[in-house]
Amino acid sequence: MNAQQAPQGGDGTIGKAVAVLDLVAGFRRPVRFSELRAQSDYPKATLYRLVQTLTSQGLLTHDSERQTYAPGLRLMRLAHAAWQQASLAPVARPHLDRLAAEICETVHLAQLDAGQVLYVDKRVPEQPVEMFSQAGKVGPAHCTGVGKAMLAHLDAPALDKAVALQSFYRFTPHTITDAAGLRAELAEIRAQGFAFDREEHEPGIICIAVPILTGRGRLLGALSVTSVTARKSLADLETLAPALREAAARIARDTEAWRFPDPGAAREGEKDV
Amino acid sequence: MNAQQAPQGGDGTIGKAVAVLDLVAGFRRPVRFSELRAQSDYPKATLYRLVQTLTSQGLLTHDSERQTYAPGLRLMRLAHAAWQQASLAPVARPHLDRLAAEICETVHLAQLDAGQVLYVDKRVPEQPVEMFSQAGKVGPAHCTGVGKAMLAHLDAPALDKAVALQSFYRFTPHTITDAAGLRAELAEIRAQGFAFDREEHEPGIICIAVPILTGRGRLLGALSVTSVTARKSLADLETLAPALREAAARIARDTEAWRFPDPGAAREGEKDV
DNA sequence: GCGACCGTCTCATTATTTGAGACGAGGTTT
DNA sequence: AAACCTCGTCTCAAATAATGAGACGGTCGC
Repeated sequence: MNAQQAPQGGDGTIGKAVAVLDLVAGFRRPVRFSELRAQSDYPKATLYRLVQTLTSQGLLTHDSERQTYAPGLRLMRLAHAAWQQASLAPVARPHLDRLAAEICETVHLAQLDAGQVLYVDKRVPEQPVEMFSQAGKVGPAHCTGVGKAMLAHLDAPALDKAVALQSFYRFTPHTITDAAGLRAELAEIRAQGFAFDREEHEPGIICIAVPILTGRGRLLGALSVTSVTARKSLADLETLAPALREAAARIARDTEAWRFPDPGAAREGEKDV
Repeated sequence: MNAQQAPQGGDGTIGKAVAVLDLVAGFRRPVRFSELRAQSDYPKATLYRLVQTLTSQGLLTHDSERQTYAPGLRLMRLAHAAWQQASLAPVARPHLDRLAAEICETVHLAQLDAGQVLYVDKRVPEQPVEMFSQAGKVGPAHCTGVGKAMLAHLDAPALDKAVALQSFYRFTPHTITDAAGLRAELAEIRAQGFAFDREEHEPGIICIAVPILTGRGRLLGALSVTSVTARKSLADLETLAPALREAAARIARDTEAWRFPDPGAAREGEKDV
């Protein structure tokens, strides 16, 4: 399959292009060409052409006055398709709504992407939502409830890969900072069926998370309820576990049903806007 | 039926890869390899390797049981960066909130991408939002308020390009279906400073839109208020024009201020989630 | 068991990417 | 002002990576 795992970068021209895309996205602001150059191993001309091609494809935008590059809007249309087709969010929406209304705390829906937590949807009580500002966001897996809940239900090879991708950055005094500790925690999570975040990512923030699994145990994503220590204890959160588990089960069921429509019902013209 | 948009490859390997990405996204559902093959001019092996590379990069996902491909989650993280950096949405958010609260109708924020309208944010009164389900969505420019408002403020070469990209599909009896008609309409829009959608996209749906322009007249995007004929008339909508214009001006001002921060501030660590 | 289809893979050919360096336009320093 | 940078852009021979006809083995339907 994949020929040889280059330390980074990846396969062929496309891999390089995506690496550049990531590089640009990694800066939180429009970047100059020279800044990219400083961060990249590619020679000047190569990087230049790469950036130019990406710009011409709309994956990057180039502010010609300011001479800066930023991720392009075309990514948003593609991401919209990804959100629709590859994420749990469309299917999970009603269940998230219900859950958020029932419990009155923040609810997250996440999936695993390259060893990281990718949030695909979110509900904040009484606060109108913020679209892309939350969906698409990524976070660490080793210190979040959804992250650990998902890692706990990977099979061995996938888990090894994912663990190797963790930064183990210490966000708070409670953060688990090594692979052994994480694996121990994951075993416990697997045993009890849910994961806590004990202020491991942010001080004062705790959460309980459950995995979303198919009937045959394949990992789809995770669901969490977040609160603050001032308002709730871990024991409080634990009482929510049944509700979470049920919502997760419903999401899994709907996903499986939705992903395998009877072959009769295919191609329908859908409306836009 | 599904996307036919044959951008005929474009430049180099990257162009082909993006074309495949678009092709996959164009189907509204996971697709088999053979389906892609039927829609693509690339020979079997070429398409195969392309798809495989994209999958290995996470831009596509491959459901190995079902043997289908779908856009990958990695697109969402990239799009999140695009949303943050290249779209007006983060800056416009408070203004959209205010506008939506003031007027009690649906508000759209859009930008132009490849001649199409790309919605980057939206407010629906009293309805919690839906994240990616709306942002990232694309629509036609020739028959929407935001589309026409933006086209009207392009310079000649950009306008020519954009007009050439229109499908001029007749959505309703009121849709403008040819370039000449559209250009006439655009002249009028330019003169009066706002655009109507007179049930041109969907029967019963009308809207008023204004462009968002920089101080020097460069087009940034557009802002619209949508309603239904049962509730409001075009004349009603026209009374909202001043409020819209002011919101647009504020968004433009904030955008210009935000895009040119004093050079003192470099890389700062930001919080996640 | 037969035939058709499908996804995967090979390998010589070819086209595309590569990258050191040239170049000119600003800006800054001396 | 002249000399000196730095930056973005572009060129061209060399080399690498993409190409695509066709082979291969599996699966499904009959």
